[in-house]
Amino acid sequence: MRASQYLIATLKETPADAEVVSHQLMLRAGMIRKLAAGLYTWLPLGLRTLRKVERIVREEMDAAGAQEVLMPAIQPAELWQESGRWEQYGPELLRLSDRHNREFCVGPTHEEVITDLIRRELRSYKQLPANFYQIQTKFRDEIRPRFGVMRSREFIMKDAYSFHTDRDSLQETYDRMYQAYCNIFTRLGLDFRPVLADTGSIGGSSSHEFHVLASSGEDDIAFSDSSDYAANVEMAEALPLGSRGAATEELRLVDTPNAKTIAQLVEQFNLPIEKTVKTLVVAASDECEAELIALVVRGDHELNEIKAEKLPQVAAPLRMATEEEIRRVFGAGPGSLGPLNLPIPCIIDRSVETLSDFVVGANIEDKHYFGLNWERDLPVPAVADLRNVVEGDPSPCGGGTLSIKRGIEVGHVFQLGSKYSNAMSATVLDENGKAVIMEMGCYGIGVTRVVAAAIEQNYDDKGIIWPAALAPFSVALVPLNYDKSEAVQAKADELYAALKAAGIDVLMDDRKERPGVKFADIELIGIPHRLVVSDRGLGNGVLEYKGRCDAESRDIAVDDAVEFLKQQLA
RNA sequence: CGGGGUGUAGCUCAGCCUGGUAGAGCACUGUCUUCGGGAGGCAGGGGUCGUAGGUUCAAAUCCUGUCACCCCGACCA
Repeated sequence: MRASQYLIATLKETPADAEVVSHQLMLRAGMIRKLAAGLYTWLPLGLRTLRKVERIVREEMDAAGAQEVLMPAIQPAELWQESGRWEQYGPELLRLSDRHNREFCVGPTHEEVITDLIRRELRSYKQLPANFYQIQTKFRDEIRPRFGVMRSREFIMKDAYSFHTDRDSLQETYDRMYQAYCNIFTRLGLDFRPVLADTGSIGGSSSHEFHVLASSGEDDIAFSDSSDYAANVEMAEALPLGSRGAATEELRLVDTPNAKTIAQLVEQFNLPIEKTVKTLVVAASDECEAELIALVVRGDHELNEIKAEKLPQVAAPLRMATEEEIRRVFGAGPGSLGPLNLPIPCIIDRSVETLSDFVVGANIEDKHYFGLNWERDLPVPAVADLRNVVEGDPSPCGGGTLSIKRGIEVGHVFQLGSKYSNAMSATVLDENGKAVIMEMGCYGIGVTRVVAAAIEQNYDDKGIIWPAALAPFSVALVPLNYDKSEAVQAKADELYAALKAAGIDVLMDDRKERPGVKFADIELIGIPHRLVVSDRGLGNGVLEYKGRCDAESRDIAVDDAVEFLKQQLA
């Protein structure tokens, strides 16, 4: 490609509303432009990278035995009503009506459509297992789209759905997809980890998210320092910590008029925060006799809402009690609650069970109990794992301790089971001629997000540093004085033709710009290899080569250039 | 949805408090000089100041409504 005939829409200044590096650099490098909140146009340069991701995904999906299809972006409401998601899905589902007033939605995902297709097309267990995928535009009406293409409303996703007669077959395909995903992200040159994930409301036995590690990520991932264990913090089990110490303090009621939060309490009374507890009140389930139930975690810990929601005594979905509810039941406000003299049932976190001489709200306005001890002052209530793990916790894998890093979720593999096939009666006949509900798996990759994630992981102060597989162009051929020097022009044209003939993606910067401008643009865009053609070099029979990350350039004999680049790209 | 902020040239922003002829840098057009790290000079083009209304002799500036965008939170899995 000749830069003079190509839209190089680079920006010197960083647009004001771009927060994260990938967003800033994608705008500055001229990869994308915003149309409206969460909607982006891909410019030629950005699209080249996007297509490279798609191609790798396609190759690996095909290699793993999946078949490509393309489903409509617009889907009829009936299918969603059949699965029950028309009601379940909130405003994130963009709904619309056609001229006949029939209801549709813009697909945020395609379980319904594929299940409908498969139940019509597949009759026999002999046709299974089968795995279908597509690369297609989705729409989720995010409340707050942000970070450019990282969390946009419209985005491109590779979604695959597999069908099986039994769980073993599902597990087999799941494992194959897991491996395919590892292959894909490895080929893309990303530092990624598969992590155990929550299966959410859908249930199912197994789920892994694939995260690209980057400090700007929106998810916290817990890693063991002694094994491969990695899990979304939502999922990681918080093991009990040590054992309870002996009581040494008297129980006493203390006035704490200005301590409404743990932070204030700790500061005003100079307490160690791990000797305090937070008492949170949530709606109880039908299994509970009371309407509300108290959940107690250590002052320095956070309640894990997913773990809490899974407890039989707790109402799902989790709902925090309102201040009025709390005052009605306790006669005290949320800042003064505690497990002693509690009018409702109570569940404490494992780490709370091991406390001694600790501080709790007294359930009396502006008062706390100091020096509380289990057994002596009150019986130990129900104990459960209620909190998010924190840095330094013991790893649930049995050895080592956890560290926590930020990740960007770029892929998710999921065993759906029979949720959709059951709701939509997707069956095949088995060996006995009996209709059986198919088991399903689903496997997604955020294609557009991968592009942003790759940048989050690979950039410097000059711009993007593309992994080889993602670079929009592999080589930048930069002739200096192209318009003036016949020698430069002739040699550059010759090299350009030769590189193209060798199948190399080359961008020749034949623009009438000063060298500094060209160099800056090439670096911003992140092209991995740069070859400069100049009168000065040609006089010595050399070209000047510089890799994107090299500190210095080096001279290459003119005649060796094409071969040299082939080697660099191999 | 709650809280905060911003809308002035393609981009980054000043001007608004204290009303009085709409600005700068970058980008763009022409031209001259320069020519290996985002050049300099000269000459240009480009803005109903988001939008609607109000106050006023006079509104980018003050007031009210409205729309859009951004940030924080909640929501969502």
